[in-house]
Amino acid sequence: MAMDKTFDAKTAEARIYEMWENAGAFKAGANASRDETFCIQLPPPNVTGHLHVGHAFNHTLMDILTRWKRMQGYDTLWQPGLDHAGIATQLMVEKELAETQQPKRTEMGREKFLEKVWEWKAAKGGMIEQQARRLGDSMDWSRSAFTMSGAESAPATEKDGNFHDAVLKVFVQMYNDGLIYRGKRLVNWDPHFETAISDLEVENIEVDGHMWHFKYPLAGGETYEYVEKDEDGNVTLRETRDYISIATTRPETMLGDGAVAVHKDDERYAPIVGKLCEIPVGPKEQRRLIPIITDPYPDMNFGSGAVKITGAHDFNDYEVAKRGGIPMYSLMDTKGAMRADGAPYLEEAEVAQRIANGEETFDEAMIAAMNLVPEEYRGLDRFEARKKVVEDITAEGNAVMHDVTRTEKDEDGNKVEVTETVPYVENKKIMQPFGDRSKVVIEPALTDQWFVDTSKIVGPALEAVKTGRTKIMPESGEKVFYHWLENIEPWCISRQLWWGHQIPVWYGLDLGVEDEHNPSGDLDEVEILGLLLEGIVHRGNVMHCAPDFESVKSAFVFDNADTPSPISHAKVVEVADKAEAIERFSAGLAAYNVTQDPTKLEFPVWRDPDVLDTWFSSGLWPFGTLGWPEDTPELAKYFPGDVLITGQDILFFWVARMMMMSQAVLKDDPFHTVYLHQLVRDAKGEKMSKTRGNVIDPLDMIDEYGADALRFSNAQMAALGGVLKISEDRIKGYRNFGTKLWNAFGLAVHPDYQVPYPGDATLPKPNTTLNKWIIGETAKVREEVDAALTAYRFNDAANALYAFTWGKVCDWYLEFSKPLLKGDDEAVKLETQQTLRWVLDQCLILLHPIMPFITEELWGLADNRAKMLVHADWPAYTAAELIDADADREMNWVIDLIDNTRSARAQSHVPAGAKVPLVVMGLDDKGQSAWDNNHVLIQRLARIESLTAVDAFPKGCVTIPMDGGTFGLPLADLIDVPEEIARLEKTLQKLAKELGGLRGRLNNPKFVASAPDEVVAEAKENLALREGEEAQIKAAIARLKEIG
RNA sequence: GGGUGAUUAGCUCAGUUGGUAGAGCGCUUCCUUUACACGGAAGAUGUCGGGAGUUCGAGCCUCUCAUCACCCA
Repeated sequence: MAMDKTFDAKTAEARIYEMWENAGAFKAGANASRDETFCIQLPPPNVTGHLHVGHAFNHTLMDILTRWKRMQGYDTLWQPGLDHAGIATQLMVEKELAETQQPKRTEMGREKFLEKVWEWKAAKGGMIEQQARRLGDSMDWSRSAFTMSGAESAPATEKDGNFHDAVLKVFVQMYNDGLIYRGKRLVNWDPHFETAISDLEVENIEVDGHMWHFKYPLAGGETYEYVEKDEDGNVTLRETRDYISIATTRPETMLGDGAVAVHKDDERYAPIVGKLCEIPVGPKEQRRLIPIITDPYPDMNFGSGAVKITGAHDFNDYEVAKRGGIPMYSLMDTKGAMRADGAPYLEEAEVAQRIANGEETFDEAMIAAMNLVPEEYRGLDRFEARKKVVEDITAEGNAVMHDVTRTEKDEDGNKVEVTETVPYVENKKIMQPFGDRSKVVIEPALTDQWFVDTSKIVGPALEAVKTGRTKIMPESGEKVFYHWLENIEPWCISRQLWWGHQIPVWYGLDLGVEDEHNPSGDLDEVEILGLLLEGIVHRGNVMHCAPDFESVKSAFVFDNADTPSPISHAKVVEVADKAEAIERFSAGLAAYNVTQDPTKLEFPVWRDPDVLDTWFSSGLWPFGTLGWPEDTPELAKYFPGDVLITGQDILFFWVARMMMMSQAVLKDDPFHTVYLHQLVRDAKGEKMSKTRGNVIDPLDMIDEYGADALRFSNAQMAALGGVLKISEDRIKGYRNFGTKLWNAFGLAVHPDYQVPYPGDATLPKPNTTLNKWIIGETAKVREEVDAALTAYRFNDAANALYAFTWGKVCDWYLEFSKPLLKGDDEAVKLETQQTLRWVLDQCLILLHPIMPFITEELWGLADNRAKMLVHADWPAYTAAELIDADADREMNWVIDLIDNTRSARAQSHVPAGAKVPLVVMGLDDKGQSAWDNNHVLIQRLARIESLTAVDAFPKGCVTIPMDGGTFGLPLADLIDVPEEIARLEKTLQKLAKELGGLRGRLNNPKFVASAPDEVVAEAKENLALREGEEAQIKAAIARLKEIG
């Protein structure tokens, strides 16, 4: 077998991956030799997604665990799949439609648009699955799941799957259990995508903003004494005011104010609480007056202490408005422009005034329909409206003014001070919410949405972590988890999108014909006309939830059984929306009216147009991927899974939701361990971003250095809870490590050594110290790796293997074995060949989970293998079995002697290539035997010509202190005496420091009394060794000084 | 404002019940020695952010200050 100079990752990786995949090496249960299962659910990437460094990182960890367990014979499944990613995908397709001059989404309609999305998915979706293969991911691709599989809109060409069934089933179940409800609430509204988004999809960013100060005049020109006091109660300002001063960062929302709130303890405003003030904007003839109320929310020390309350446009105000029964007027449309619908402002304002005066009652629906935007602002974008509101108020003199003095140069160039009275506008940093995808300012909006009553299902998830059933790593994640779940908000699950699982709820017209008003149960002509005239439009809807239209029909039929005949017999039909329903219903009634034929009557129902939040479906991932709600063997076998590995940023987005949903649906935890990692950053620790230009593409790294190098780097930086900084230098370093391993095999196949490689190596029983020693070292590292991986300490596993492979096997074992392999002792030669082969095989096996490609390639170099490396048996030998303590001690002594000799040589400027004689003084039996056993190796690696035992060192001898004897290099006149003295004294200084510490401790009676025995014993032993060394060096210095 | 984490060699980071500091990269010197220059050999570098405390002993535990990062208001 001949080898190339280096591993050619570029061509080999694709070839090897294909080999694995074709052999079905990653299929669920492949290589299983025991019943225990090991299952990891891949956090499903967006169908639009590409492999970035974060994926590359956590995929590496998942793959390491999966490959490791598979080699151990577990029944293993790494479940892949894709998330349909509502907003991201819809956006992507809309963008493409625009670029290719196709009709817009709204122009082509829902059905056609969904076709386009599926087409896009088939053509361009799921790129990441190909990219993941390049990383070496050992997922069972045949099981790849999709969170929209089985949807009504899915074309026949799509792969089978029933995720949609799972989603609808869970929705219906939770709806029936009262865990899901519909309601009008303030939600984060994205004016770009025109949909509600979750608060987790909002980024709060500090931006430069303004705080305007306006006067809200008191109704009827009333006045009051406005008094300000300092901390000691001294009056600092007293004036008569006919207004209340309001500070706001969002003047355009003034139009929707329902009240002004002050703190109940705020003495400044006590005289005017309960009175009305005027919103100083809009047509003069109908200025709205709103009450001044008290509420705990206003901060007396912030701004003027008075807060305008716009319940429909601010989360804090919303709470105040709810508490105070203040109407919440919506001002904007779905695009964030000022509303242009509804009645003229004057009419609306009049109604609003009657409400404010307490002359008229109101309900939610009525308030929602009202548009309090004056005509001159209607249709304006919210930011334009803001500008205009500020201008208008300022022009009318209702802005709070202050004096600003600045220095200017007059015509002659002299500096003069100019004082102006200008509106008081503070420039300040404000936190503004932005959509994490759209990047536009999020508008709190009062809309009808569906919610999961999370507080009702959070219990078991919390308990899972509290009782330790589910462990979050690192532990700090648990605190964060508790904090969030204990303060959980209702989860808004509806999205105003088309791409997603459409909510399985149908609405029908509320006929509401009550029995007492119609005791006969018959609907006569007058009543039919009444239904029409009364305007079904203004009546509410009835709704039912079921997985599909057929199942929901019966619910409506049942409802209508109470209605008078012949309506009770009306056929339930599905229509697009309420408008069409009214039309169809009216038409049916009219036809019945003419023909008296009850079959003409139809009861039209329409489906909720909204879709479910993507995270609702991904919350079902742990069991939806396994075939639930079908009762599949995979579900029985692989649920619950074992460990979830994901970025800590989606602990709430996803992890908590999977835990809640699994418990809500299957009454079980989805996994026992959650491994959270931080964001992967660049080498400087900065977030990667396109604008910064510091994005590292993992595929570039794979192209350049190979997947194994990237994977090793990922494993190496995976310290629990650590900051992840990806560095190209490091990746390069691990590429070099791969080459080192490659070349280790190069030695075995080298013509000088010709280690035969017939097939799988078996554990040899050698006689030589060297071979015994390396077998023990191998057992040690196997234990280290298993312990590290068991504890999810990937960095420890990687580092242990690096140190073993390079630092032990390559640096020492291979070098030592060379003379034996070329020697004349056939028995030694044979056992060394066997041991070498075995050790190299162990390197491949143990490294395979981290570096699968190069190890599989090297594995294939042997003539005859039982299995591919991907399915090779993971070893179970222990250090206790395989370590030979004598061999261990002896080899460490040998290595020490070589190290010390080399060091002495280098520092004495002995030419690197020169072979020199070695002398020794007072060598004890152990030392002698160690020398005798290993002198060939020592002489070769330390470039020693011969060893001579002497009673006294010759003149000019470099000293090498060792446990069991003092060695020396007789360099005669070559030696620079002062330099050698300096070298020894330096060593002595270091030694003195150590000795000081050791003696200090041992002389302290408290230490000896209170420290554990083994620590004391170790210190004593150490002290003895160091003292011996010190004596040797002191003697050496004395000798040199005599010469000098 | 609340929470979490960080601060260790020039750089990037490890350091698992407290026992006296490590790795990779980089740097300096030497070596084209028969697996490997993507290499080998040797070497230098740290009052472990500051201060205080507990302890025989603190990078590790407690308190405090400083700086930074992230998350949530």
